[in-house]
Amino acid sequence: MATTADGGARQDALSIGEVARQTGLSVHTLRWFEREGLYLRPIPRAGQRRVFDSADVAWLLLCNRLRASGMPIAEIRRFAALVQAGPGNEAERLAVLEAHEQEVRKRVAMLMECLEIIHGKVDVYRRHLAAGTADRLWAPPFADASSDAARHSMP
Amino acid sequence: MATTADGGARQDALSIGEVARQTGLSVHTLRWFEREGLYLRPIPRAGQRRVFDSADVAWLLLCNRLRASGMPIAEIRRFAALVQAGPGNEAERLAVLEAHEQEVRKRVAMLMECLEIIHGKVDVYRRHLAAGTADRLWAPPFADASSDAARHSMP
DNA sequence: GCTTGACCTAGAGCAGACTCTAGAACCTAC
DNA sequence: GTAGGTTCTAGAGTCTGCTCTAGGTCAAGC
Repeated sequence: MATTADGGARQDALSIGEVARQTGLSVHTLRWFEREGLYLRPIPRAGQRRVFDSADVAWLLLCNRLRASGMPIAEIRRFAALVQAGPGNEAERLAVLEAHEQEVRKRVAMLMECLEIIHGKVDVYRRHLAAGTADRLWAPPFADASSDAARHSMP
Repeated sequence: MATTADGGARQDALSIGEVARQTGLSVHTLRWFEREGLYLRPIPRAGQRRVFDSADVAWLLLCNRLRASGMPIAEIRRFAALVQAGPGNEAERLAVLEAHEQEVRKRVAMLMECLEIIHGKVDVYRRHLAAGTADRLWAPPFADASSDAARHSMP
């Protein structure tokens, strides 16, 4: 990430627009992140303009993954606050990450269950369409009582 | 689903409270679903009270899976409208389900990618904690310029 | 006859995560 | 020196998906 061997973080000064391009986030969102306390450090200014560096970008890219995997903003803020608090709370940071990992694994498992059910439906529709019996999949809205056995073959 | 061999759907008359219990949805949500047009038929009334049946419950359980897997309410409404429109549009219904299935598969793939990254972080923290070098994972918030090489080992 | 509990409608309120607006400052290029 | 693009702050608005409130009806049990 750093272009120099050591201590050269401030060499890559990035404008908010540049960071937006590199992270896929809008400048609005980047400013909003600051208000929400999601950065790992107070973003410094040149005059009144924010000056980011590549470590900020790296963090934002990780944030994107955390958000995409469903971590609430409040949880990201908690993690960022731990980092800001400095060394000594690494076990807590780990706990946050582990908890999220477990969450995501649960979500994946749940989605797989859903997929099975959804794919089952897809399969039923495909077979009925192929067999030309698709019209028996669900009764029309105001089906009279004698025809509503069809209501029980489900969509 | 049906307790009788054919045409007996109306035998299981369920109150909104009963349906809430069977589906895990709140009565508020069940009424809101109606306003949103998510049912497969107009829910009939006895007086002014809704009378559900087991086919409604089966649909709601499927809805739960669709919602849990991220299908937007608008899409569920679209599907419900197709069913309400009666036989003849089964290919369209299939298309909706197939599109959703693909969406979910994509989401699962994305989550797996995220998982890898998150697990990588977890791993780093675990190893540093075990080695007693966790304090080098991230520089404190106001680290001076000479120490911010640490900023590049990422959280 | 009265209380209790389940139900009704219409509509307001809320949480989360952005997204945009207004009005102004600043920098760069021509 | 002025036009155009980027940035700034503070705050309002939006969208989704519920969730709750207010005020009322209705049936059953004591």
